[in-house]
Amino acid sequence: MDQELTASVRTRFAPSPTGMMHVGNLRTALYAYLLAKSKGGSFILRIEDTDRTRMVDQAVEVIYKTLDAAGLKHDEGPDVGGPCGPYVQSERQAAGIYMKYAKMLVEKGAAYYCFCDKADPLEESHEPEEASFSAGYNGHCRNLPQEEVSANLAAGKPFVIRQKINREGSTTYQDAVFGEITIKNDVLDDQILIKRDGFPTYNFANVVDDHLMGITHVVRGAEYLSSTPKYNMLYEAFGWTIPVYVHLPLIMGRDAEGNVAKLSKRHGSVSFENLCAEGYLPEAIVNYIALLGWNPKNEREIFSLPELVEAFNISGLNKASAIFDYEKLAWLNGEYIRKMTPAQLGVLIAPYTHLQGTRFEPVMEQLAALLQPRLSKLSEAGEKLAFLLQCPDYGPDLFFNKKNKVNAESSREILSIMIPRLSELKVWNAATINDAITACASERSCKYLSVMLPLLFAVSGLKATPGGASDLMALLGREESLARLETALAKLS
RNA sequence: GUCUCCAUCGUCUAGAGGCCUAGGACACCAGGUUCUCAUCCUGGUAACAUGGGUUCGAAUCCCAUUGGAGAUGCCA
Repeated sequence: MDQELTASVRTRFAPSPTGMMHVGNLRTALYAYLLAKSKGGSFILRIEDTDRTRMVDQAVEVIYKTLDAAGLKHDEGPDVGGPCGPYVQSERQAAGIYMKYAKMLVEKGAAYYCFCDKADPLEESHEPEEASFSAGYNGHCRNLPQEEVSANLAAGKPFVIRQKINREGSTTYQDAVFGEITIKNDVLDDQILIKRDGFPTYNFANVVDDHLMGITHVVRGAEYLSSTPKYNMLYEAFGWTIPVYVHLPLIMGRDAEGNVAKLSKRHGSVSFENLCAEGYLPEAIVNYIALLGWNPKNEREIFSLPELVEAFNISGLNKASAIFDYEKLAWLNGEYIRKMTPAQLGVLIAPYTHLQGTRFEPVMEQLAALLQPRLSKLSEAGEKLAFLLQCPDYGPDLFFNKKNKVNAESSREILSIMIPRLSELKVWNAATINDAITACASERSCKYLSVMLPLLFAVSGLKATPGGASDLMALLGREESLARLETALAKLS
């Protein structure tokens, strides 16, 4: 029971290659990783491709890429090898591993061959063969005479292998997060271990592989809480040690109507790749999901992966499910963006700016510096910088700011004064431009903003911009800036 | 339907009987700094689902109710 005494912790992440990586799955991987690493143990990757109908091309690559981007380096797995291979269940199936153990179970009387057809009316029947069958399969083949089984097998009749559940009493187990869980055995059904196609089900492959791979802590979603007794019966039938269970609270999403449900597509981007494509940084995503269901027992919120490893503890795991909050993710992402250097940010925003190949590409770092405090995700860089290439269309009403007494009339006046002055500047940079603005304001005994705002509006065509008038004019250059000021003056006259 | 689990601000959470007139963060609101906007700084609004117990004392323990989620697949 005392995990501290466990010689070497081994956890695994066992995804199915069915497409993109859901953040819920990624969080499971993260916690499995953190648990192992915080104890100096091993983190194993196992591919669970036993459902051939759900296989998606390239999905295994997606898994590798995602784990890599998230920084969750596995110690053993299909691509890096290890002592417990193969790490792909279809390969293990081909090696006959699951069938071997299933037959062992049949011999022990803990499983049986079932010849019922998928659509067999007997299976559909609500009249169970045994009175105690309250759920699932009706038990038709549960006690088939040995001769009949042999005859069917000899005749090559298709079969599945089912677990023979002892329906008496109840099963109690200890979960590291949820504590003691007790389930009445009569609600457990004779689940299928080996499918008609010879592949194992998750329920069986998991137990066999977790044991064979020496997994000490099974980290998985809370949806397995009620089926865990079935796994324990398997472990017991084999005489294997039951691992420590670490069931995780589910991650929920809120849809447009405000209903809470398991996080899914309709709640927005929920795959790691989509989130990244939208401009959330992998480090921020990892940091955010780490806090969804776990807390460090203090008020700290920003953690790098190594810091998470350092701080992680099972006791910080929560029981209640959590709702994925894009706003908080965005805030955290902004924090990460602000921590970078402008040069680093420049590289990251470049693809989003539509400025590559333009005269602005060489000043990407400057642009990044301006954007840095204004970005919550990289994808926002595009819209925020669009005005550089083309000044948005606007009307005279853009020139209005009550507090600083800016209106169309005052703006026309300011522009007509400032255009000649600016065009006479010997040196065109933010400092000289700013000096010109300051000088004008002091001459007129008016506020700096009364002069600056009309210029800002004229040069950007926007009410809110990622920089002040002098910054933007410096970026746009003398020619373009003056042209925009002239255009504005014309519109106001 | 049956079974299991869960339940503190709108959201993520702290809280393991007195430290709680319940703390932090996001969001929101107000003020300040600022070359607009943003960043940054200050402050504010906002929660123990309900009802019973147990106890000198309960957000914390027990029971019930209600609400939510999950399971009930030859999916994982």
